[in-house]
Amino acid sequence: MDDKARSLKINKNMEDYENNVEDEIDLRRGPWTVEEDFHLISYITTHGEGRWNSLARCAGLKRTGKSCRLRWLNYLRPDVRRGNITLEEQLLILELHSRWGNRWSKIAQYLPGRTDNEIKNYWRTRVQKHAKQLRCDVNSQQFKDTMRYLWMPRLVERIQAASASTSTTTTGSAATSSCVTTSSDQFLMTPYDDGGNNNKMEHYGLMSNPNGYITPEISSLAVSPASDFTDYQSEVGKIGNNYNPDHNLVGPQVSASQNYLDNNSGLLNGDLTATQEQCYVDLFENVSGMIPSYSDSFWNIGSDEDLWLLQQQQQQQQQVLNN
DNA sequence: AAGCGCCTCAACCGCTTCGGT
DNA sequence: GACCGAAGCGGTTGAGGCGCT
Repeated sequence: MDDKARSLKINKNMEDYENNVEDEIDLRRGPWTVEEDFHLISYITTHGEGRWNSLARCAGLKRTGKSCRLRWLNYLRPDVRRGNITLEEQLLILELHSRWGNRWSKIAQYLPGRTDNEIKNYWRTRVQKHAKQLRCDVNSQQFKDTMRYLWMPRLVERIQAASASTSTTTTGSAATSSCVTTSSDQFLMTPYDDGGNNNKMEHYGLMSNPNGYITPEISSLAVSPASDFTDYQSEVGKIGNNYNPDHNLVGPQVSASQNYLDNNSGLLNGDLTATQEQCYVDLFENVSGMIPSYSDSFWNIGSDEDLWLLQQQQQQQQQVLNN
């Protein structure tokens, strides 16, 4: 038996032992009662969190330390935000997931008040559902590109629309259009102090072209390594060429994207710099303050119309491949 | 109204990582 | 450096809610 197998066996024995102990002292499992919540909250309020196993014992809770920790972090903590994931949060989740994959706790760090569990659940229930509907794997390049070049721009569009709607409503003028131009876009024009000339949205990964369309210029950021740029171009060709102008989406300007990649190669690998992290925080705070939070299906890009469009595009691509 | 299927999310499980000794 | 317990993390499960027939 090698060391690893021996270690696993020891761990297994430990688990069996712990389970037996748990059975002996009649540990509770399943949903928490109001009384248990009250005990946990009052104990933590007095003594603070940490040392969860002893905390569980001292608080008189017939729960494992793990269970107490989870209950506190995911539900009872005062700063936990309840309610639907907002548009801007959805956008952040998409972007950060494209960067880090299933690093839920890391993603959660950039969404104040949201737990890794909540984000994980959100991803599994909403995103994977739509990947399934599109009949593609959630980890496939096709799905990632669909997110990058269609859904994320779409989300930004809707965030801007919500923003424009809010601002025009407050000034008393009509707010009816869902097509947002950048000239009046407060969000896009917000200066971003990163020592460079980027504004927040540009840094974040989305740009507008002179026609007012949202282009996914930089939404490729930090996703495809620079060495995959050839693939990137071909994927862009496939997807971008299928964009329906009626939906205010255009294909990426490859040369500009190349410039972006050249200028931001540091973004393509590894973790965020402090400045980039601050950018996310700023972005979140900025849009959170400006845009009314409202719930919607999926990313709010998941309308039947959008889904139909995506499916049509898939069919066209499949036909091209078949021919 | 009842039955059914789907969806959501709180909670659990198992493994890995961290930190103290 | 090895060991061990605690904490953290990501995957999975299942109860309950909801909508549809």
